[in-house]
Amino acid sequence: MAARKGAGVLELAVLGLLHESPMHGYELRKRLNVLLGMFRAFSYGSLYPCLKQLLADGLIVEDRPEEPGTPLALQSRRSKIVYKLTADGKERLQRLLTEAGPASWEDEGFGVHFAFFSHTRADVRLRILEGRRSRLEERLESVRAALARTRERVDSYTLELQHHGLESVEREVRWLNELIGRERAEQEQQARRYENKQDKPRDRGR
Amino acid sequence: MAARKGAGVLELAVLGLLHESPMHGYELRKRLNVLLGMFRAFSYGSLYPCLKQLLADGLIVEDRPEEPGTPLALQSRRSKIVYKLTADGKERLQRLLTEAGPASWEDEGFGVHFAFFSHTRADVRLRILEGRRSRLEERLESVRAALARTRERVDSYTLELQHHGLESVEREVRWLNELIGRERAEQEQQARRYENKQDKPRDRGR
DNA sequence: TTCGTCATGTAATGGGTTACATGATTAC
DNA sequence: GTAATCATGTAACCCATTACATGACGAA
Repeated sequence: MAARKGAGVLELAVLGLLHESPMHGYELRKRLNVLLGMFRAFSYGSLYPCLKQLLADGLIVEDRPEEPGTPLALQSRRSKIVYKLTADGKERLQRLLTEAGPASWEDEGFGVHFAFFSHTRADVRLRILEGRRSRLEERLESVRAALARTRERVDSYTLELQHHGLESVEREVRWLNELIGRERAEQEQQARRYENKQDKPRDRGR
Repeated sequence: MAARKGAGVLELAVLGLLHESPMHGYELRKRLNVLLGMFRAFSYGSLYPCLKQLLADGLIVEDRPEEPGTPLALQSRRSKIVYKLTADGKERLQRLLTEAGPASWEDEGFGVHFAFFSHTRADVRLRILEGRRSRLEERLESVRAALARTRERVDSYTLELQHHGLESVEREVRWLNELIGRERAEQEQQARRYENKQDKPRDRGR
């Protein structure tokens, strides 16, 4: 119980990766930094405390590969600790993937949420993509407006920076548009398939 | 004195903006979020403490526009507080702009440093641009390598994300290449002009 | 006179990094 | 046997955010 505000993106990322396969911390970090390499990088200083917390919450369990017959003397030698999701952990992951709040379309969270889209419900995927898009469009609009108001006296470097920034964001919006288009098409196809399964195909075509 | 690790990017941004013209906090934040709107946004919760600190350090002074003739009774009514740089502040700004350390090419710092390039020495500009570029190229290489190793079994969304990430970074690298080219050309032109001022143009053309 | 924006601030919190410390395993 | 990498962890700190609280000022 106890609401637990959650450890932000890291928690989702860790649960998501562990859902695919059990892993130890070091490998987890590597995979994390490949998965999100272009956007962010986590350090051990945040990863291990996060694992500790997840463990305490019973969302993961550790599997220390100590051979049962090992003599006591060697029992304590530190070794790889493989973590895997518990049932609670899976549940938690599912909830995190379904609650598509603002956090899932802000810069920090979007990438992580996107990375696990294949485990996310289609309608939630769409919500996240659209949320992200409108977030970016807000930003574009506000910057464009401010830019128009203060067109006077701006040195060329500032202009260059803003220009590049605008283009980057516009590019991401186009990318999102494409993804949203694909998602919608897929959803419609799904709907048609469903419709066909029912007999009496009344009211075809919208 | 007292080394003062500095308040990160915000300090530079505030000093830089105040160097262009005195301003009060509210306006400062607005300008900040136009200047860097595409990359980040600061809140009052960080801005005002920063101003307070800069004030304490004597890098800025506040100018409360209280008319000299105002009756004492009205003296304390809160009003706009305009800040402006002191001589120490200008010195500090200059130092921040000249010390082109790693912070100036990491994601958080690059935009801010770039925004004030027109007040930055040409050689420092080049160092920052090149530092940024090699930082991004490192990232590209490490992600590409990891991608090649784990090409097997990756779901299409992860792939899509990484693809988009790679393209974005590649695009920024191209942008940097262009900027670096321009900077170099300008520097050479400058050098030629200098050379021409000297008589005896010995050793022309490298 | 009330609503929206301008304007200034503080306290609690947060999510993360850096730097450090240690030990195991592998390749040479 | 030693250097590099794998592997786990902690403590101190940092920069900024959120949420809150206050108040001035102009327009409807």
